[in-house]
Amino acid sequence: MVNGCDSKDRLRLWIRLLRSSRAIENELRERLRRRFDVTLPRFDVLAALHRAPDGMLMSELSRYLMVSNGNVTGIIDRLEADGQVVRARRDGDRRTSIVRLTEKGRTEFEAMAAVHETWVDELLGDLVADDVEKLSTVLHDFNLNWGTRV
Amino acid sequence: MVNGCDSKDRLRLWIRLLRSSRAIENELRERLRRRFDVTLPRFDVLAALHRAPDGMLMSELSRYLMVSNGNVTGIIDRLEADGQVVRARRDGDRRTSIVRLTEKGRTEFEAMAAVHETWVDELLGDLVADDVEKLSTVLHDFNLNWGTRV
DNA sequence: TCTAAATATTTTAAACTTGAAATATCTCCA
DNA sequence: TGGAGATATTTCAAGTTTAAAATATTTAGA
Repeated sequence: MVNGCDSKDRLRLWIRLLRSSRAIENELRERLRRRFDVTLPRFDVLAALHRAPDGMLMSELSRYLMVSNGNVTGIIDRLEADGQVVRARRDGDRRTSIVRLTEKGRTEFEAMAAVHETWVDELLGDLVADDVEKLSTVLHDFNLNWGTRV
Repeated sequence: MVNGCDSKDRLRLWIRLLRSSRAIENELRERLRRRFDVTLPRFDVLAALHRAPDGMLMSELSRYLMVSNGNVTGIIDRLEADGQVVRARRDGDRRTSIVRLTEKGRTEFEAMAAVHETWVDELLGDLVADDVEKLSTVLHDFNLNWGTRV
């Protein structure tokens, strides 16, 4: 036992974290499908690309979203077929391509993102401000330290 | 804006919660595969059944794990083929069957669970005890209230 | 009793996901 | 310069996942 709490306490926290996360994720998945006919993985990829106006490499997407390379390939294939993203060749390295949102992809994502934000606000609505701040800070630190741990 | 924090703060919290959860889940998935050659979904099902010595209905597993019915069917099919669980008919309702761990399933799960707990302890190890307690409490309340919200 | 609605599970098709192998390209050093 | 190793991506097989439809059974009401 380290730190005044034991492994049972940490296991309990992990289970609760996972359950919160799954509950929210499932609800958002269903609402995205019903309202916008979009899957959660596609929404996640569009969100990542929206933060990067200059585009991202496939491997950057994979690392950022914490999913495998092969997974990203499949999702980008489908998004490209639907005209929401493009793969752009770049000179200098013929192994890679930069993936960017198209205008259509950007417009459609922004409409979804606005509603998505209100959903998250609603679903987390009964957390008091102090708890939001506290959790946010602790989890942010946790995420920053992650790389040094595994 | 409600509560002294706005929708951006809640969105940021949700993203951080999701990233923590994915990081931990991916690491545990990889360790379970390498060390025990078991997938995370199978481990999750075994864990649920271990908590329920009298067995669970398929629909109870589905609700508890927050995954679809059809998903549970597939995982139980494979676990049953490997002799770790059994479906027992019950008289009184021929639609349902009770799923239970076999002795083999129980023994194998307990070995994995012991190591799994040490991994979680390690991965959450740099959270201080006060934060573990605080997060655990807030997330527990959140989960309890979930049903009233969606 | 009969049967419509409810409940429990399985099946299905399509999408997602992983881990490993394959392919293509680049880098760097002997 | 040649080629070994590193890097980036795709392909592949197997498993997971969802949502919807299908099947089977039970429950409850006319």
